[in-house]
Amino acid sequence: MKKTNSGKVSIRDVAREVGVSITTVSRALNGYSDVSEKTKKKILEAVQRMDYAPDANARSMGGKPEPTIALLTSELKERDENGFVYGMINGLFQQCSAFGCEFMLLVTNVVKQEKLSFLQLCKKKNLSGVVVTGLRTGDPYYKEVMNSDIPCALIDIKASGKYKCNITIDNVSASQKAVEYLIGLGHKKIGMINGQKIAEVSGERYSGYVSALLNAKIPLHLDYMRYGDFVEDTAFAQTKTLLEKHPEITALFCASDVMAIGAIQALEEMGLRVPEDVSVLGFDDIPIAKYVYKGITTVRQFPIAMGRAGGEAVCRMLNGEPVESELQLPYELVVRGTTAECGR
Amino acid sequence: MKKTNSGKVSIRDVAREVGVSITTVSRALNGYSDVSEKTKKKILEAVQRMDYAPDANARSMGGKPEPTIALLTSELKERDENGFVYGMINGLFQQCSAFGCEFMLLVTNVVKQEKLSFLQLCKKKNLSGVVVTGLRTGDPYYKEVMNSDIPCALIDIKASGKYKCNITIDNVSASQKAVEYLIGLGHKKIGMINGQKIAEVSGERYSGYVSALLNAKIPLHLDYMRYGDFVEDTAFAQTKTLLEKHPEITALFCASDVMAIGAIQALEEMGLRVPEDVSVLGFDDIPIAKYVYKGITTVRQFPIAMGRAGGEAVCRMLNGEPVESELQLPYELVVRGTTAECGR
DNA sequence: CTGAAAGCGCTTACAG
DNA sequence: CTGAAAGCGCTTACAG
Repeated sequence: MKKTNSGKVSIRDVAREVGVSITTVSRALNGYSDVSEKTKKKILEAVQRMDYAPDANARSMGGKPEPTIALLTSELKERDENGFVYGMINGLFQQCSAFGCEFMLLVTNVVKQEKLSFLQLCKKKNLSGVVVTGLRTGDPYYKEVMNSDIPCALIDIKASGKYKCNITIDNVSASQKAVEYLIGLGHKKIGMINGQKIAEVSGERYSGYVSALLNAKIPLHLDYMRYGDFVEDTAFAQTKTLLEKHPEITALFCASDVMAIGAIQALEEMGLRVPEDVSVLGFDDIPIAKYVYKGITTVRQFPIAMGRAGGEAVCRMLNGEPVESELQLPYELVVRGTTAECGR
Repeated sequence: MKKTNSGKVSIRDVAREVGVSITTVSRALNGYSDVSEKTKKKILEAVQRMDYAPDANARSMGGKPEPTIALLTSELKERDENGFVYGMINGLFQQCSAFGCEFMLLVTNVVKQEKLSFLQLCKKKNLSGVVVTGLRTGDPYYKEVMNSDIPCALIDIKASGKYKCNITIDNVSASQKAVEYLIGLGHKKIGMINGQKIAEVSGERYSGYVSALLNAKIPLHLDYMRYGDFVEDTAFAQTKTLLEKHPEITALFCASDVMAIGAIQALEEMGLRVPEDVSVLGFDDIPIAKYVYKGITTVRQFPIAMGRAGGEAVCRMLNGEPVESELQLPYELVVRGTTAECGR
């Protein structure tokens, strides 16, 4: 691969065309005031005529790097069911545009993480900061991120360390509100289909569930909670075994809408009607939530806001502004058709 | 902003640490065979110990650019209803990984396009090729893309020119099949809610609609087609006026599922039952399609495959391999609950 | 207001 | 098997 300059016009070409030095072209393009209007105009014209644009890589090398913030996410799933990935891309992109920095999407997995450390990745890509999502506690990057001095916003990952900020919602109180709503409908035997055991949000959402019960003086039944792993099929199976064993349950709090869908299918297959026999309350408000089964009652999260907040936190850190180690975003209980007064 | 090297370890640091020249470090890292195993090992160890990784920008400058393919898309909408953007990101990403090149997401709009020409953008970002989607015929980039010598795959945009490839499905035959399915159910008075008038696919899908009618010797009624602009609300309104004027219509072919949803709402509001009174057939198979109204009968497209095919086409062009100017991907008629035998 | 020169962190002929 | 040197396309003190 010879370096024939590949026909690409460089700053040198523009300089030659106009008859000035590359220094002058560079300064004109960078908006320095010490270039005469006349030559500036000639340069700008030549730039347009020649379709020239400074190579961002070279600028970066030359000392004018464009700060770039990456969204680092785990392997992309076939479908973005909950719209979280798209939402966060969108939100971070917005924030980057507003702040004048570059956006980059980085997808990782364990194999990649073992090949290239987090720090190496940041150096390679020249990252100023990163918004992290979907990292598992066991992933190599998990610790590396925490131990790094790179400004990071972590979505739904407990943050600690220098330049780290955890973007989340108050999962405990959100779940508590949700379960309180069920209690308010007269339900007392309330089951829970939780996410993966290792996920931090699972612990938090279970805490909210427990609090709501305790506050209402409803005895806690440990066997009422099952792990659906955030997966429709697992939730389906768990719901079946749960309700076979505890047919007295009249309401189900699911830690995600995807699991709520699995749960509802299981209930229907068992001949139980939703919400007449069993109420089901989900979490996330995924795009399809309002369409399924006349609408799932759920706790809405705002993925775009998360992406935006993540970007904002990173920008603040880059500016040396103080950022709290945890940032809680709003959530919202959305009442739809899968919940109703307790009939039993 | 002083250039203090910002604590970043460079190839020089590694060379110093190991006691060799940067030339040797570079060659060891690039897998050249003419480095002794012993020094190579020492270098690799130092690299890990120091968390060094070559700056991609510098590599690019030095003569080893990583080819990068961008997904260029119009302004991101609040929600990716049809999952196309996510799907194409995913597909292109997969293809880039497989081909060993970098992925980049670029979002544009008219204002940006007027500021920076397509060629300038490509030079700035050092793009090897780009997969284009969502560009409107009137956008400044539309012509610039066609006139450029940059390898481009255009999703659902008629391609022409050097290194251009149009990725699409056979919209004519897909629509024809869809309408033939309605005809097979006994429908003869079939309306159509089309996309925007200026969109190329609108013309194609209308052609398929017309062909199906003609082949079945059903007279074409020009007033049976309305433009729903690919928008739910517009489709809603158009469906109302269409069915008020032509209550004899028993089936509706919609050029997108989003419009199908709008249409169904309009029908229900008019007291018409779907599919008993009016059958509705959509297009795309968006993620919610199978959940809404017991499932929308629709024509499935595969956005991931489109992204992948786009990336593949670009890679081929980069390799100097021949690529057809139009690549047609498969589609699939998915029969669900919004269509039924004609009852009138 | 303008230009020659150094430097950014790499890679790669070239010479040994 | 190894290193000194040139060059990639920029930016920015520095000197005029």
